[in-house]
Amino acid sequence: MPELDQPTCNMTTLSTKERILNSTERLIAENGFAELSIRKISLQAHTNLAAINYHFGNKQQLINQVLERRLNNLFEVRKKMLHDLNQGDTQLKCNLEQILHAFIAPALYMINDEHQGGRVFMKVLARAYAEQSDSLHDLLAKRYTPIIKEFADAIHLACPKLPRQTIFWRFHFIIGALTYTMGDFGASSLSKQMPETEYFNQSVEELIQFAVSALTV
Amino acid sequence: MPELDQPTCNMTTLSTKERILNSTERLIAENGFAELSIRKISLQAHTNLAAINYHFGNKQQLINQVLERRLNNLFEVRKKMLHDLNQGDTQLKCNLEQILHAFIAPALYMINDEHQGGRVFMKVLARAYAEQSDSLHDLLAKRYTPIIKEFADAIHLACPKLPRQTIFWRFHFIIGALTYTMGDFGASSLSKQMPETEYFNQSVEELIQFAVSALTV
DNA sequence: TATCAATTCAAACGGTTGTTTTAATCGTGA
DNA sequence: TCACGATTAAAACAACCGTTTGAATTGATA
Repeated sequence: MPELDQPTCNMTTLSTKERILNSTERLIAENGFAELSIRKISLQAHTNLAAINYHFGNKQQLINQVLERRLNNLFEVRKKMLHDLNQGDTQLKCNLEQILHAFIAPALYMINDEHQGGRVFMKVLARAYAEQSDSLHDLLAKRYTPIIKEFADAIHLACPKLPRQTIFWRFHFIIGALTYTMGDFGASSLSKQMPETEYFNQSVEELIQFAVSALTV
Repeated sequence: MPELDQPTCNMTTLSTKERILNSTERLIAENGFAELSIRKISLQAHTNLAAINYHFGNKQQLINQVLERRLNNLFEVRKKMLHDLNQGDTQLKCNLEQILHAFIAPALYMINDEHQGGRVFMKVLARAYAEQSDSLHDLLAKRYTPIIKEFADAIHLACPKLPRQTIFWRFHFIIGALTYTMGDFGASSLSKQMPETEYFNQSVEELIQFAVSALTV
């Protein structure tokens, strides 16, 4: 990843609390949870060690807030896009592609939203899945369960022939593909043949088409 | 995950080196890289701190060997299964499902192979993807690149209509789904409705069918 | 049995970790 | 201007980190 300009540490306009959250987010994305320390955070946020404990209690609660801050927004966007589909008609009319778009696009477009740090966060999210410290895992599971059910219901309406269990399996696999893509792992050669924004736009399209194919037996 | 019986620390039959490798593997799987320390490793392996540096040089080289040990085997099984498909006929005859089976099944069957610690390792592998310490990431990328190309070639022969780039994209997504499944994240409700072995056997079948559907446009 | 390399061990090294304490500073309302 | 709560800062805390050292122990060979 190229050197990012650093809105993270905009000391004049951002509060200490925001700078700490941004710096934590960035450090997790760049170096992973294993190398994260509150000393590095306070250094990058241009603040003091104790400020972290003052504002967040402890390290774990800080990490949780890093996730909660953007996760709430992401999930609400997904829900809104799904509900907007059902609004025009009573139900059943919206097709599979639209449903999957409502789930996949918000996550990957967030990656494009560099100004708001979306891309950085998506890497954090991808890492948080694998980390599975009980605290993180529980947080993610709790937040994901209801929205998965909601989308699985919508898919069931769009594809009534598919057994419900098959829908859950395949939706689970699609989330895996999405998570893996968000982390930008294994992108290898593809990502180097075109500009990054174009690459991400294409990945949205490819992933949605992939998911549609996977659910169209 | 239920309390595992601990072949990890079979002090009578296993060498110190093997006990260290097994304990490291298990600790990464259970608690992640962030909480891994050589003190915990030596404690679980019933050996001394210095033994780790004596046998492996340093912590990072130990981690690398934990991955290399089983990765080599996994990749060779995949290659052999793929080559066996092409052996009977000249080429082109083997179908998509067989190819994907050759890629997916060895990984997920490894999960079932509890006696050899396969399931533990698969969690390690899933975490290693997200960790992206340069050292781990390079190791995985270097090992994965050739086998991905090999399978993409086979898929191209089986599905000549699919653009080569589409194959790479979708194969990438399938690896994501596989990785995600290996870590057993988000399995949530499904995994609790049936015995574990049955659950894993079903996941192999579901994942292969999912991948076939995804590549059959 | 004596020897010597391979292995294991206890102890210590310097450095970093998350957290807490205490004092200084800031900004706002009286 | 004063006072007071909110915030920031410096310093110290105990605990843990990866690594190194040098001596003790082992086990096979001569």
